[in-house]
Formats: sequence, structure tokens, C-alpha cells
Amino acid sequence: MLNLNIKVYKYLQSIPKGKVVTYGQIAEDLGNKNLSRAIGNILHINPDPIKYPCYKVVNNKGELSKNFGNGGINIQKERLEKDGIIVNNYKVNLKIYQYKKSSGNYLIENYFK
DNA sequence: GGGGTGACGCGTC
DNA sequence: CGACGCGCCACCC
Repeated sequence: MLNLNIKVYKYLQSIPKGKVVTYGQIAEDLGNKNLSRAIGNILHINPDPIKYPCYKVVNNKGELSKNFGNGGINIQKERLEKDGIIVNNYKVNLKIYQYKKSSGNYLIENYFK
């Protein structure tokens, strides 16, 4: 699919404040789970990191992007925290912050360790 | 048009 | 845990 980046950027803007998504999740929502890799590629060439909240995207483990393209991982961390998201050692608790359309309402136990 | 690349994900060891 | 390896895909030379 061409111009996937447009879709991705649009998707980013649909993420509610205080929530995050994973690469795989975006890929899945866009129709193909295997797009996850391409997603990362696209975010890397993000023309406007301010306009498109790419900082809300983390990997499947909840880790921030080490190669964040706009000021580095620290910037991403700061932005997340500014959204009210608790970042623990450059990781977020997906159980709490992952944005899910069909919220299955999971138990928010101490999934961390 | 062909080939390299990566901000991924998942299974193995 | 951490380290590899492999598959997957769109993007950029």
C-alpha cells in the first residue's frame, strides 16, 4: 500500500491523550500486522513530530524508542509524562496506557516487575 | 526497477 | 533476563 505514512500520521492524531499504542497495533489497525516494521520506518521520517504525536508509539514491550528522531528518547519520555503517563525506566505499562478500541477492561494489577 | 534499511515482533537458545 | 535469527513491508537511494 502506498502512502502508508499518511494513514499512520492520521492514526497518530486519533490517539487520545494519555494513551499509547504499539507498532504492531497500528499495523493491525491499518489492516496488516506485518506492517509493524514499516511503521517504524515511517515514524522515523516523520516530517513533524510535534504535529504528529509519534511519541505515543512504543514497542510491544512498552519500551520507548531508543532512536527517537526528535531530540532523542528523553524528549519522548518528557512528552509522555506531560500527558500524564508514568514512564518507568523508559518503559510504560501497556496494561494501563495502551489505547484499545474495544476496551476489554482488564484488571490493572501490578503487571510490572 | 533492484537492493538496502529499520523507531518491529516473535520464536529459540 | 539477554542475544540471535528470521519474516514481514514500505520507504529511500
